[in-house]
Amino acid sequence: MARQDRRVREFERRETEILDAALALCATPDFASVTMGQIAERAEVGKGTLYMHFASKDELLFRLMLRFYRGLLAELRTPQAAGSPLARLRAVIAQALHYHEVHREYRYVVQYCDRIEFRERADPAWRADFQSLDRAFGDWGAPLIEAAMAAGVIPCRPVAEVMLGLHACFQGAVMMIWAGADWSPLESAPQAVRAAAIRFMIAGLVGDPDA
Amino acid sequence: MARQDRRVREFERRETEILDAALALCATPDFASVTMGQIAERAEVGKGTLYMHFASKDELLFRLMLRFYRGLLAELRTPQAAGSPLARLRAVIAQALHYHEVHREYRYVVQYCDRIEFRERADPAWRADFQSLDRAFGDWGAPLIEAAMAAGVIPCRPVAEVMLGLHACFQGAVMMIWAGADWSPLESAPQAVRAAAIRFMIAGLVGDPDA
DNA sequence: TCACATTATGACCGCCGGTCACGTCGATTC
DNA sequence: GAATCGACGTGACCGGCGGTCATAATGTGA
Repeated sequence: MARQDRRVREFERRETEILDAALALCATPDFASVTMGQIAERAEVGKGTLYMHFASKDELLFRLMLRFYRGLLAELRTPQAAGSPLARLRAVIAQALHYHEVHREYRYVVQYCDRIEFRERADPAWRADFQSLDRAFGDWGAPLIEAAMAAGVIPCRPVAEVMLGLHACFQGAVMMIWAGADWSPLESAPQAVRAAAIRFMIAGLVGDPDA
Repeated sequence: MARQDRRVREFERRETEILDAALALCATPDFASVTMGQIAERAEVGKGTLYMHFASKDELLFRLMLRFYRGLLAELRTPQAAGSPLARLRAVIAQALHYHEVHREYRYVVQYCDRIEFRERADPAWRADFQSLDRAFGDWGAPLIEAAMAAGVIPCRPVAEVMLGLHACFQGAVMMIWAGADWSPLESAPQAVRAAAIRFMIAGLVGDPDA
């Protein structure tokens, strides 16, 4: 039924509107004090309606986080210009960091959902989402590392070990970029942080871990 | 007055008891649902008493975080066995990561207080505390890097850049260690994560960032 | 036109962080 | 040692939050 489809579409469109409203509100520093009532008001729906779409406030925020990471994954998966393995790695890291800079409005929400305790008390379905996301990033990045190793540009060692180091460094860099210059250990613009982080990651790739 | 001093000491002792009680409660996964009432009950004081010592729940948690980082700083400042600059760096990094493993019970609180938004809405006095802490770590770590550079073990570049990379990598590694094996991208024990992170950081130090 | 199913709604509930008027008790003063 | 004082301890209380549910509204199929 076309009529039925329209209802479904409208339902989904409303969901997007709710997410957009929530994101807009959660982009401010007093993110912690954003209430479901405010989100409902901004999305121009009743508060109860929120709970038709999301079982809880946490689920709403979780969905926002998913939207962010899926967007990143989609962007990373668009075909890249070929080049040397190292150049490709550098480009990819830069692109991913840039994505975080551009979509800065997600920072509070994403950091909120990345908290250990959030993951630990998340229900099984979400944890599966988390894991499949992690896996997707892993499956996508590992070949790049392997290619660089095969080409002899970086020393041979377990890929998992390299990925872990890169991942840690990346996460830390994102925290700094999002934190803003006002408290960061170095008072640096995001671009400077990005550049330094990339250089450190490249060094970490090509350097000798047994030095 | 000795009598006066005793009152002061008892007041401080009570404060420690409150912090201990809060830490014990906040070490569980449902950290988010720990209430001031529960903390008061566990510390065997009235709820109002908490507010004699701490202006808000956030301040209480903030003080816990300070206790954690001051402990780390104190441990790092104890004299180290001398050695090659690189060996010293490696030892120091290992020690700091180890501290995070050992004091795992602080993980929820520390991560909570390290959130961007927490810092942004923190009152000026706390921000000063944050910054002096950052500065202390910086002032303490920079000479180690400079020594390694002077010795020619690692390529010359701005110290700030190296510190930033190390810091990012360190933060990320801590997140992984604290997150536990159940969701971590690699299902690794903390020791494995620590080892991999250290190797990556050493590689990042000695590697050529312009490769 | 009418029964029915689905979605939308906001008054309402339990609970939490934070407040405040009051009680307690040791110190100080004479 | 009685009176006074003031700093500290306390828990009943408040406003506001996340979440629920009985009811209204809306569109669907016969």
